[in-house]
Amino acid sequence: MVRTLSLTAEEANAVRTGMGPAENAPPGSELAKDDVFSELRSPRILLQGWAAEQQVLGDGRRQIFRFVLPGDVFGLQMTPHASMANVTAVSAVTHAPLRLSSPLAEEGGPTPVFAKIADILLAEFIRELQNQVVRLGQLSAYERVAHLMLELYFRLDRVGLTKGLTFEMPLSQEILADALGLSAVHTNRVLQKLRSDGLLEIQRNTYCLMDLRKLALIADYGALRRPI
Amino acid sequence: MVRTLSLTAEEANAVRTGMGPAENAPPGSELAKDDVFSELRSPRILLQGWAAEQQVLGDGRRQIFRFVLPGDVFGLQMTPHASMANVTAVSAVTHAPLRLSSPLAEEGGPTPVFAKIADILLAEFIRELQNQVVRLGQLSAYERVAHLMLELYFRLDRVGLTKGLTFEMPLSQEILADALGLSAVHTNRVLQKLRSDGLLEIQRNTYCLMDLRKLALIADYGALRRPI
DNA sequence: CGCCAGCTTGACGAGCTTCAAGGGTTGTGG
DNA sequence: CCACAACCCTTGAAGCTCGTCAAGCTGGCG
Repeated sequence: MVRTLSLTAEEANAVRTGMGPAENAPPGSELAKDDVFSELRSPRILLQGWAAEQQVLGDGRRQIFRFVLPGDVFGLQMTPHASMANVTAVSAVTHAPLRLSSPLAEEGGPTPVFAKIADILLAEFIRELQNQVVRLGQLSAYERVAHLMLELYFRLDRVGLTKGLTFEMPLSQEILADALGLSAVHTNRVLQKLRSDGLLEIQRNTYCLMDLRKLALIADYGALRRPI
Repeated sequence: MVRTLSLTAEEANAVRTGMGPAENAPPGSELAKDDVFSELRSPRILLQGWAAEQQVLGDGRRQIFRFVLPGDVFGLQMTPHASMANVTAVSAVTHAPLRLSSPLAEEGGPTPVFAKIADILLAEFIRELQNQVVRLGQLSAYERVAHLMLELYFRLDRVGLTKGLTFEMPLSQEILADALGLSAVHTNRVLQKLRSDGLLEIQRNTYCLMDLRKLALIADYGALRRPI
């Protein structure tokens, strides 16, 4: 039974040995694509910076499925024909290919330790997609922003990228809006409201969640919260 | 490389031999749950009727992630702690447990054929979740309904549950609304509009898509369409 | 210094929700 | 066989949330 998403020492080592050479990429560059003609690439791990899994519609509208944070794996679920989805850097990033099947067992499929890692990552990925569906389908703009802030906070906290209630978020409000299914203007107004309600402080790219309990209450985050 | 979601004869046979005894359940019954205290159950295959993967919020709001149609597997992605999500029958259903790892290789993990089936199902599942995110995040109510109708049509068509452009959909408008992130009243108005635009005909639970091309254009369905 | 991207604010309108009431259909009990 | 209840669909009216357009502002950078 998978109790937590953290890896054992053995698993962490497996990830380390499976990592290929790191690459840098500027904001806006496409890190992975997923359409009929692209070749199947190895999954990759994001080492620095933020990226976004997104889909662009025919008329230019963009929906971000999920933000990829440092330590996250992306491209794991890419399947031919899946959609016009892609993964794009939203800040300067460093990423590396990640072999999740053992080089020793090429034909025999993944070894148990790699299979378990892939399962853990996939479960996490699905959970985040489901959270996104609930946010977009049921929550008001105010609730939505609170909910996303909490998710980002806890995900960053798990990999040591918070300081107290504070974290760095290199996203413009326009990008935030594309993840939230809101206009940039309204996203801004909601952020103002959260600030005037004493729940959020923002300075440049530094966000501070002033009251996790109140935010979780607003966003009904309890039902979705992973174990801490 | 996975080119299509249809199974080979060998794979279809594997599914058949892995199926346990079928059970019936009335509308509204919970077929699978996914929370901290539930034991890990085997995935199941839906043989008849419709079900919905959903999550209920603290205040009673409900979001449906995805409809489970005959032939679909559910409970595959259920993970402890995942959320308060569950799978609920929306009509009378028949379902059966489905063993996706070979009984011959208990400790060795799944055999290749079972692993491939699980991969195919998982990829399909993720694609549908992503479609749902785009629908809820970017599409207007009118576009959203058109988009969902197309998805349901093509999924049903793949398992032989359409007659021409017509299919049976045992969903109340309220349930439809919970999948679309709309109120039941507005869902009704949008359906009226699609009818008066000559794109949809409804008689009881029988839906007929009068113009797939126009509907696909309205919903920007091309970018998401699976190969036919 | 001036430019550019991103943030902020106001005014207005469209899209959607809510409340409310009426009507059709199915199943149930007198 | 009819009356009634339960459920679902339908429609109107009113109001709120959010989007759009537009303008001004701010800070970083050449």
